[in-house]
Amino acid sequence: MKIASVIVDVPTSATNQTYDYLVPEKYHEIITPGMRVTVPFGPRKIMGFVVQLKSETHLTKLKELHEVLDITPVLTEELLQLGKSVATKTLSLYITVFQTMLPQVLKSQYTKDLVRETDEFLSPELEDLFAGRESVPFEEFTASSISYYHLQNQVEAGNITIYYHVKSRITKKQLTMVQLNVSEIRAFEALEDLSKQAKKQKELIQYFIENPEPIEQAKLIKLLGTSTQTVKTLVSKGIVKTFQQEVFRDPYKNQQIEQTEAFELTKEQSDAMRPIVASIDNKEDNVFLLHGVTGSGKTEVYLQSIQHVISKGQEAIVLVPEISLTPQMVRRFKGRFGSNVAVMHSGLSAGEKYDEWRKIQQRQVQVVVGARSAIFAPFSNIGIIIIDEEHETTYKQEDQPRYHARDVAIERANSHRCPVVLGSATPSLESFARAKKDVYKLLTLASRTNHQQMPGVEIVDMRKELHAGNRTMFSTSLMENMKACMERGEQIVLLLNRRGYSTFVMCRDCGHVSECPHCDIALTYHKNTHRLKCHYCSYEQAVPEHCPSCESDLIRFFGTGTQRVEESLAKLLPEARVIRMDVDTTRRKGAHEKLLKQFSEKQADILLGTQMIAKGLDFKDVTLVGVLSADSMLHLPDFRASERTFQLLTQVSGRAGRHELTGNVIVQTYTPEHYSVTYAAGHNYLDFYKHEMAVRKAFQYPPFVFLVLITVSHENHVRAVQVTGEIVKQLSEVISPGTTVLGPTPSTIARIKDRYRYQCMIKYKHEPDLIRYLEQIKSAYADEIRKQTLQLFIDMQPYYMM
DNA sequence: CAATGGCGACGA
DNA sequence: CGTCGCCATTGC
Repeated sequence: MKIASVIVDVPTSATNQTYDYLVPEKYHEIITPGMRVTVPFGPRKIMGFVVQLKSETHLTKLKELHEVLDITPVLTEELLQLGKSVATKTLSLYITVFQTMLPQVLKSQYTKDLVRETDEFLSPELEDLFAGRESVPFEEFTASSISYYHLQNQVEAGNITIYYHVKSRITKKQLTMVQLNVSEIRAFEALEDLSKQAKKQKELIQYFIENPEPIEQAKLIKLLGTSTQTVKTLVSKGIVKTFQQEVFRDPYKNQQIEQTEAFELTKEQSDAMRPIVASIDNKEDNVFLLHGVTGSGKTEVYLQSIQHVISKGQEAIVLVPEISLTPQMVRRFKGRFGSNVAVMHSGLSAGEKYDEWRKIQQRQVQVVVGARSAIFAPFSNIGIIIIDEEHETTYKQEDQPRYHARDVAIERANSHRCPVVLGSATPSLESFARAKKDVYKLLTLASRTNHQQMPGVEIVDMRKELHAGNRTMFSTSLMENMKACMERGEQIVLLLNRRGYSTFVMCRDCGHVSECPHCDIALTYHKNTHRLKCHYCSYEQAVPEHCPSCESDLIRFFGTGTQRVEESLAKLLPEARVIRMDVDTTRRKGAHEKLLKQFSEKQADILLGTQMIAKGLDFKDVTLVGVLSADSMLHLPDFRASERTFQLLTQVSGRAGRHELTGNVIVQTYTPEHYSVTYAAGHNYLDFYKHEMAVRKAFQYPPFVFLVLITVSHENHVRAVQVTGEIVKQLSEVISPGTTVLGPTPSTIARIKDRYRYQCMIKYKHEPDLIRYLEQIKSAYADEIRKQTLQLFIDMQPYYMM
């Protein structure tokens, strides 16, 4: 007896377990853990993942699984294990984790049909619905006004049955290929037999006599200047044949990428690389923190370490923050390893993602470069995992499963016995603290490869500007520098740190701010539609002409969006050509690359954007970087605000003068004395680290403690507080003395979509059974959660406290 | 998640 | 009683 344990595609805690099914005889030989199957589940048919095969079960009666969907498993044994562990550690469901490990197209779609089983007259309504057909898509029934009860009667009578289908959305790209269907001699004969007018057909046969190998139909037609009709005619005569061939979409095929050779490493670089290579060779799962200033050549260390891994026949995973943002990064990897690289990021279409994933699955590549989810690449012999810009918060997924790519990387490295390299110019405090404690091995690149000086950073106190009567968002110094820069024909990058700010609407008379009626948050103003929108629910309204509270018509738009900066630039510096990059201008696919390309080709003087322009951009003529409001995120209710400000400022100042020209950075701020601003200006990571660590210690924040954030949301305000209180109480009873449980506290946004939100924060150093306690809490409220009245979000090591 | 079966309500 | 909506339960 062969039995498959299956995790079914029903994302609820009640079904977060394996279900056993008998494997039909015909699948005995091929079925393997990690394959997708369809199984009967209650009255319907759904998809599931085989996690285990066994020969015994405690159950007396088993159903047979219906169908095996894959020929090769989509999840390796290691990934199945990993998925289990990620689900446990993040308090997520197994099925949710398995789904995030795979490209979206492998996710199933469910459809059902009504099938007629009798020729007898059903009922006027149903006859109408079938309209002479044998089967009808279920949606047509739903759309009709026929009652469910009525259908049920017919189903019970056996006149109609419901068929369930499970479809995966796979769309393999197919190409039509043409090939000779007869021997060469027969082809010559055919050439003779054809009438004189059939010139095109003759040419085609002639072509195949000279080139017997199959050719893409579209190419052939173009080559011979003929049409599909000619091919079709010859197919019908049996002389040639066509067939479909699967191709991989290559999102980078239109780009010419120059191949590069390994550079000679500096002494510092080879010193950093030596222990990495040793780890690879000795199969040690060390974690290295590569702390290298911007321009110190971290990437070359990555590339050569990967080269070493490849030469040993092993595979490499490289994570970058969000690579559609850094085409330069992709180019560097493709330039070195060519078609041996798969690229995975959110900018690709679903089909493209699937193709890249298959290149990995089928071992057509040894390297994957990708955003967060690429950490789940289905390699089986990983030799190195690299996480570039390791401090980036995008490595933590913000919805279920709330995993951190760094933790997953370390776990995978452990199974594959290979090193992890975390690279950054501004390591996260967590990582640097671990390096200091020798949990991670610290590698340092302190000097730039081109021996360029770090750019000079000027801090401008915007309060003084205001007192001096400058009411624009550009300080005198920034304005003068921009003008000078443009006169020299050099380029400027302007960064607007928009997080924490938004364009809201306020009445100048009474100070009334328009808020969302369903959420406790100000509405944001959208210029293109001239409407106010809520970023949390889909609510929107027109901009009021009069203040809703005092009837005044002095309504003003606050905040500094990129659009406003652009407008103001147009007034103050009309000769400047500006490229604006923000969510609005980069929504379209490929828009990023296009704008960046325009800027690098010097079609503009100024690149203006949000933090998305801070990363990895490398333009040789940029000599001035301006940060318009350095401290706008310092005031966020988030203990990492200083760290983020420091990281952003350091990164953006690294953008200036990376090549021959020396660079200049101007940072505008209302808090020039703040340590994250001054240390960033002095390119001084170590002192920032010391200062910030002292702050974290004083307030008991990571890396001195671990955090868990529990958010409770309920339609009823009182119940939300009550439940949060109960949770705090329950936890306080079981946790160890060193742990603190805080709450109930209203969430930063105390109401979203008419649901009240309260939170509880746990700070702990050592709490081995915490996951178990949290599971208990979840199950204690399972009933209420199922009814949707209560929602519980548990975030281990949260990055956003909202 | 989605099908179901039990239960109560409603109208003739 | 036939018909319908609601909701808790269940799935191998």
